[in-house]
Parts: sequence; C-alpha cells; structure tokens
Amino acid sequence: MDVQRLELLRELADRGSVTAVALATHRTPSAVSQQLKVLEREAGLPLTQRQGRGLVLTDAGRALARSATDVAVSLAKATALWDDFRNNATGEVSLVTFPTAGQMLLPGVIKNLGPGLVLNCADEDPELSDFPAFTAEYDIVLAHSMSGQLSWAGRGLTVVPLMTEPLDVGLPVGHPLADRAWVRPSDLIGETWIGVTDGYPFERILHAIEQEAGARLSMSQRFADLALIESFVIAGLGIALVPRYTSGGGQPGRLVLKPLRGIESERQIVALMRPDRAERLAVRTIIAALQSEAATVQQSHTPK
Amino acid sequence: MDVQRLELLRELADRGSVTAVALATHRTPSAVSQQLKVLEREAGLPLTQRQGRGLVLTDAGRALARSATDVAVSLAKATALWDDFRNNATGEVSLVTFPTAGQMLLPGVIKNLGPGLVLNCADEDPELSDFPAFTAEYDIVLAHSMSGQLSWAGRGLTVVPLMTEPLDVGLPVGHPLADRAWVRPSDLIGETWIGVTDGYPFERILHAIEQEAGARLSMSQRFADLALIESFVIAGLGIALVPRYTSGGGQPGRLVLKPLRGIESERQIVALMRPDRAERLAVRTIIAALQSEAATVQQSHTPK
DNA sequence: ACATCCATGTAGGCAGTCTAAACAATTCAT
DNA sequence: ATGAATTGTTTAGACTGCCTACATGGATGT
Repeated sequence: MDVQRLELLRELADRGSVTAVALATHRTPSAVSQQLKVLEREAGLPLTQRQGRGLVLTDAGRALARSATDVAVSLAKATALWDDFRNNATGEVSLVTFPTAGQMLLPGVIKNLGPGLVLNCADEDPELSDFPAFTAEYDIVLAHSMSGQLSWAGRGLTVVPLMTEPLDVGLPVGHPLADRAWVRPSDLIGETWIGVTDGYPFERILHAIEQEAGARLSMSQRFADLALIESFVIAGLGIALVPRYTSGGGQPGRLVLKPLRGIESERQIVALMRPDRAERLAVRTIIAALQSEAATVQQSHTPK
Repeated sequence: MDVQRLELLRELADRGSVTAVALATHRTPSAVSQQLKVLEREAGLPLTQRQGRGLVLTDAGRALARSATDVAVSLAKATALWDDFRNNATGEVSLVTFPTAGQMLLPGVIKNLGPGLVLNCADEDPELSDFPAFTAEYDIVLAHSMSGQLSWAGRGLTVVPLMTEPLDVGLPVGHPLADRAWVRPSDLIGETWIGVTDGYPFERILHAIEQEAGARLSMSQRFADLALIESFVIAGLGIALVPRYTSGGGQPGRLVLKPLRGIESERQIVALMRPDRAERLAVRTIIAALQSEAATVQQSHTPK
C-alpha cells in the first residue's frame, strides 16, 4: 500500500478534480490519473466515478481518503518529531487571513520569527470565499465566526482558537451616547446604521439587537471595508459595529467605541488547518506565536 | 518522508541488526544499509551508531522508530478499511503458540475459517524463548502469564486477553483427596510434587501455596511437557498443578482434578501482536475466532 | 593470525513514475 | 448546431531510484 497514492486520493477529495490535484502536487494530470488507476486496481473496487467531464469519489473512495488523513497526520508527527530533535523550526509556512486579523496579529508575529522560518501571508475577502477551502492551499487559515457557532465544523479540520474580540458600537465624537460607559440595545433605537455586506458575523448581531430592542434598525449603507465604514461613522453619517482591537487605526481620537451590554457581541478568531499540516513543527511554532500575539493584543486593550 | 524507510528503521529497532532486517524484508543487507543512510541524511542527525560489529539506534533513532509504529498502524487501518468494503478477510496469518493453548484453541478455529483465509501455526517452548520477541516474526503470538502481572507490558505491543484458565491440582484416582469437592493449601502439606521448570507461571503458584500452608513443598521432578507430568501423576509418583481445560487429553478418567481454594490459581492466555498487524482484517478475524473459541471451551467446562 | 560475522561501499540492472502528446468525452458559447 | 474549451485518459519513451551482486573495512573470538 503506497502512501503517495493515498495522498493523491485525499487531495482529490479536497480539491475535486484531477487537474487541480496535478497543479497542487506539481505533476501532470496524466500522472495523477495513472496513480489513481493503480490504487483502484490494488483496492479491487472502484474509488472514483465519472460525472460529467469531472470525477467524483465513490463511498469507498471517500472512506479511504478519510483514513488517508490519519496516515498523513502520523507521518507529519514523525517528521515533526525529528525537527524537535534538532530544535529546528525551519521552512516556509503559508497563511491566509481576512484583512483585520492580519493587520492585528501578523506584524507582531513576523517580527519575532526565528531564523530560517519564513511566513508567507496573503489576504482574502471572507465573504467572497469559502475560507475552510483555503486549507487545501495554505498551511494556516485565519477565519472568524460568532462565538459558539462553528461554521467550519465537520470537515475534519483542526481548529485552534486564537482570541475572541468584542464588537463595540462605533460612534462619532459628540454623539449623544458618547459619554456613556456602555450602551444597551434599547439605546440604539432610531439610530442610522452603517452595515456590512451579507455573510459577515456582524450581521447576526445586528439582528440580535433588533430582537432585543424590539424595533427594526435602519440600515443606510452596506460596506465590506472597515476603514470605509469608520470614515462614514466619523463623518456623522451613522453608527456601526466595529471590532474593538482593530478599529481606529487610521484616525485615532475621532471615533468612540462603546461596549454593548445585554447582548453577546463578539467574534471568535481561529486558525484553521489540515490536521496533517498542523503537526509540522514550523506550523506549530507559528500557531504558538499567533496565540501569544493574540494574548498580547487582548491584554493591551484591557484597562489595567 | 518515505514510509518504507521508516518501516526499515522500525524493523531495525525490533530485530537489532541490519542483516536480520534484510532477512525479514527479503532484501540484501546492502539495500537496508543504503536506505538507512538516506534516512539519516534526510533527518540531518545520526539515527544509528556502530557498536562493536553491530549497529544500535541512537535516542533520536528510537524515538523515530516509535513514531514509525503510528504510521504503520494508520496505514494498516487504511488497508483494513477497504478489506472491510469488500468483506474480504483474505490472506495468510501466521501464529505461534505454546503447546497447550494450541491444542485447546487452534483446531476449533481452523475448522471454521472462511474461504481464502489461511492460518499458519507453529509452536514454541515458552521457557526457552522470549515470546514477545516472536511478534516480529509472527502476526499473532499466544502467550500466558499469571493474572494481573503482565510480563510483556511496556513494549508497545497490542495485548488481547483470550481466556483465564484455572490451574487445578491433579491427583491420581484413589488418592485420599480425590473425593473432596475442592482442596485448600493446608491439605497439600506433605504431598510429593511434580513441578515444572523455572519460568513457568506454575512456579509462582506453588510458592504461594507454600506461603499459605506455612510449609515447604517437596519437589521430586521437574518437567516441561504436560503429558509427561500427567503420566507421572497417574502413576502415583506425586501430584501436580495442571491447567483445567488442557489436561487429561491422553488418558481420560485416570486423572482427577480438584479446584484450589484459598489462593488465586489461574493463568491468563492472551494474544500478543504488533499494533500494526493487529489492524489487518484477516488478523482481526482470527482474533475474533480465537475469542469465540476460548469462550466455547470455557463454557463447556462450566458445569451446567 | 586467521576465520567469521557484520556493516558498508560501488557498479549495473530493473521497475516504477513521470512527461509529452494525442485522444475521447462532456459542457458551453456563439 | 457546430466549434472551442475543459477535463480525464491513453500510449510511448525518458528518467529516477531501489535493489542485487560483489568487494571492502572493522571487530570479535579462537
């Protein structure tokens, strides 16, 4: 039983097409097709099945691909073990993030990297893309979701929580509520809101506020970019929900944040990984750095 | 990271010499040596070390060999999985046993084997050999030890208990104690014993009887073969401890068994396996058959 | 000192995996 | 509908890598 072939099957399960697997593994589609054929012959039963011009896994294929993950994990553990022996967290790690988390965590992490450890980062718009799917492409995926509900569950991915960031109400200076220590849903009736596009976790909290306050909120704009939203708030065009640690980067002192009471208003930032990649020493090192950086950020925002 | 090479390292850990590994894996020592060299180069640190004319593992080598077991296990699980899919418990399984267990369990197991499943058996003298070491050579090793104490622990082997067999006192017909329903240690003072050679579990029980009865037992002979011991008992030359389910095969009715009260007198019969081999469907099938056969034997000796 | 045992080099053969290019099948667009 | 594009498969040939055979270098024991 050859591990490389099993790996190929797993890639096929993750990526869905022979060509994609070939691309990802630096091979020609022909090579992939041949190896899968050999695997099927060894297995003695069909693992794949043509569907249209593509290829899908059979039940047996899916089951085998799942167990291939275990193989990959134990293999990664073995290689990580001898990296441990050399104390040698070396190599390249790739990472995708949504913009705000990257802005908050990555500079601090990269500054403190050990020698020989390289972190390649990229950002993606969380509403345009299926973030869990990026685990096929990147070693680490920074994603967020509301506390409690894990939208990425059930895919067999490793999930490491990094921090929970409160979502505050952003107000312009001089706003009637700006003097309060905190605000409650009922205080917010009648305000004009700057919202975000669908799919964002923010959305759900706004609805929760509506429920709690018993009134509909008026939503004048919908943006994806946080800086843009904040500039609207500062201009007095409305108020918005903004993540506490990431806001105000551009124009400090002109935006006021008020904690929201009476409702749970926070987002959870986590790292998503394929289980096998999570075992690599280099990856584990980066994850540890992310956690420590997250703790630092969180602490620096906690009033003494 | 290549699995085959890891496997080679694990074999080296189990067998202790390059030549032995070569023999076991149907290769030349040269091939093994080369592959280990490649593995070391990949690892970047020495995994083996010359000692005399042999080769021993370094700490790193041992650690890596241990994690190689996990890889082998998950790989075996994968192949077992698709054997499951085909409902195809097929292939050859090898087994060593000590004589009495083989006599008791194997005929029944082999009779009920499914088609395509072959069980190759051998027997070894348990006092001459290190039974756990046979797991390198055979898929399944039937061994025994006293209840509670596991002499084979700590080697990373899979242990499956099959049955516990009482050790009774064997008496010739017409012996003064032959009418009793059971005997106690104090009843046995003054008897002449037929013992077994050192290392057998029997030994320990005899010592326990001495402690309990407060007197030394006189030991006239020491044999390893059960049939031989029994013939001595039948001839009136002494009494002996005999396993309840295995005794009297040769000459029924001429040997009387009496349960021993006041002391725990039983041996545990278990199957020992390398963890990866334990995952094979064919092996699991045999193990299941052994368990069921053991239960049958045990039940047939339980008075209604 | 010699025979033996064990591990390791070296050279060459062989098998298995890849690339390249042609092919077949399906979908999409015009 | 017909052609273009996408996707997977086939075939032939090159290349890599593993293994065998044989020779070498230490270490052990008689």
